[in-house]
Amino acid sequence: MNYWLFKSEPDTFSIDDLAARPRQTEPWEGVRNYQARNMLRDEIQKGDRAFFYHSSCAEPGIVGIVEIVKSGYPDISALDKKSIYFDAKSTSENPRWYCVDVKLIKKFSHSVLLEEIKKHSVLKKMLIARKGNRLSITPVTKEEWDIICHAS
DNA sequence: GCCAACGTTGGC
DNA sequence: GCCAACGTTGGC
Repeated sequence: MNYWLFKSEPDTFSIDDLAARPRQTEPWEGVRNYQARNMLRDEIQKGDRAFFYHSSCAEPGIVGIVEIVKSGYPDISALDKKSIYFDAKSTSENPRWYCVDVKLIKKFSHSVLLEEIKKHSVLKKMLIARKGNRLSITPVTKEEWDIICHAS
């Protein structure tokens, strides 16, 4: 089993939005970056777990845990002309973008803020702590995972 | 709202 | 295939 970190802007889709969904499950749509796409399509497996990270907000940080309940499949929002994620270059025969389904496992009672991550001797090496990092999906090591779960 | 960092595009 | 220009991300 592997560990990941999924970024989302809470104004677009927050952990509370996920909690309000039926079965607390939702497709993780709208990833439009090739590096992240490759991870969604090829690496992220059913049963893997991921941190839910809130970005571009007052207190950026890790707010909870999700489980991957369906591995990579074509992101149909790319085919929907009315979607903000529409991409004219993606077709059903040749899908360009992928998503996975995530299910809420736990919302932390205490978020682990980016501020704390940057101060921690081990966690500060995480990609999320690196200036200019824009990748919306990043791998997390078991060590990092355990430290963050313990701190939450 | 600013701006640094980065990915993507397109001319050559 | 290079690289400048441009658009977007995301912390502050």
